[in-house]
Amino acid sequence: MTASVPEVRTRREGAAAAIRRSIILGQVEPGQKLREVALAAELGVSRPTLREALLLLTHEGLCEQEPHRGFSVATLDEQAVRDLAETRLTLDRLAAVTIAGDPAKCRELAQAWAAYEAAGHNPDPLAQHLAHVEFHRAMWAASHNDTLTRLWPTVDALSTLVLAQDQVMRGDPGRAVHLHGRIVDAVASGSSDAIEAALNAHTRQSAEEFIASRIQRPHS
Amino acid sequence: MTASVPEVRTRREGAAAAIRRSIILGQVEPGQKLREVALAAELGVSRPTLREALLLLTHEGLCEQEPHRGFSVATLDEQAVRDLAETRLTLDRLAAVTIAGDPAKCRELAQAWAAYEAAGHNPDPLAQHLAHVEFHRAMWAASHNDTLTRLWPTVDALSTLVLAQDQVMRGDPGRAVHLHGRIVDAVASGSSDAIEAALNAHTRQSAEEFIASRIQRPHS
DNA sequence: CCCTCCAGATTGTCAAACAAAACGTGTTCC
DNA sequence: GGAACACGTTTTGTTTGACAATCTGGAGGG
Repeated sequence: MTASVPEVRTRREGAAAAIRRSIILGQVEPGQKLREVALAAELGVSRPTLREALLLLTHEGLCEQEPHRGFSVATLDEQAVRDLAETRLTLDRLAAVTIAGDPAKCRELAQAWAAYEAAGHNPDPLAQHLAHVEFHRAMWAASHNDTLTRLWPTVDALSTLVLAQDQVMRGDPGRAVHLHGRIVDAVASGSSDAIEAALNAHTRQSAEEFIASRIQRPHS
Repeated sequence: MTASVPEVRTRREGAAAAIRRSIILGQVEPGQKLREVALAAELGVSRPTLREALLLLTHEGLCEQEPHRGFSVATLDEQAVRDLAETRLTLDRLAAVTIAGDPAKCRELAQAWAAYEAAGHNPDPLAQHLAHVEFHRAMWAASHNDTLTRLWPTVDALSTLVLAQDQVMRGDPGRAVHLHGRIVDAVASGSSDAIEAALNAHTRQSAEEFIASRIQRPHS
């Protein structure tokens, strides 16, 4: 499997990657303003280049922008987390069902799984995050659905926002890997019920646990 | 119902709207290069502003961009059209089922339908297109699913690319309105089977007819 | 035919400037 | 006390002009 590290070919992509990384690592908070002049100086790019990077992240969903009011790190409320879970469930199901019907696609998924299993226990939170996200991207890619490929950056960004805050999942990488193993087994079995159950455990239950953990520890 | 004409608050949004309009009306072809210097002059904006507009359209999916090679109007092959139909089916179903379970959401959909019925027979192709797209946007909005709202621009752009080429649908606005009426009736009935059948007729069958019409009249 | 080279075209980026909009603070009025 | 207004400051949105980097197309040679 080709490792799908996004190739940085422009300074705008590099700036976007740096900002994305700081969001993943929690170095900036949801809702935090991102000041163009200071951030451009900090990243060593010109302001128009930074704007292009921030617009990229905004179109994906990691940042939010209002005309004349600037950019900020995106926020997701409880209902938005549930909406993401429901929508992911339906799109993950489409991907999984498409893969289950095709042996070549199943092999691609198995390769993605092997890579995740190898990388998912890494103690570095950034590496864990990237391995997790890469597994899902590879699963969608294995379905060879053009539209899913196009929708992936948005779903990736929303998932990233949740995962960056999700201490439950982050504190137990073994559990995360196990949940994803169940998905792979279900797809390989070809059973719609098994796929549904595995995706449900992965997506809907994880979202509810995340929401519950935030209620116990309100942020502000 | 508030008419959801996107408010143009920045010159970048205005430039993007003008380019979007020329794509809808077929004034530019799929695959056609969009030259920054000429296009900026034509639209009366500076080049960085045009770039921001083009990046917006690229993130949505109406345009494609490769570093150092510039922007072009996006293209969709047959498989991509089918992938869009399948993905739309699954997301439309999610929206429809969410709406069917909630009377307030059903009322919102009925309002969207009334607006489309009033506007959908307009002989102006741009008005038809906008009415069609607005109905779908309003249907997703009626589901109040945050993630669907975020995914909408991409699905809108892909659907726009297909509709801009779809002479079958464009040549028969009455049929298009009828298909959408079936969706509304199915949602109001609350029957999953009826929803599935109506969405299938709308989405999968229309995609196959479109693909068939292109095979009969190859573009080049 | 294929390969190499190069001039021209185009894109990516930067710096500086300025207009427009928003923000924060202080003052006045009810 | 709260609301409205004025004003200075900060920030964003955009333009202009320049230049470096990359790509493209055509010419020439083997």
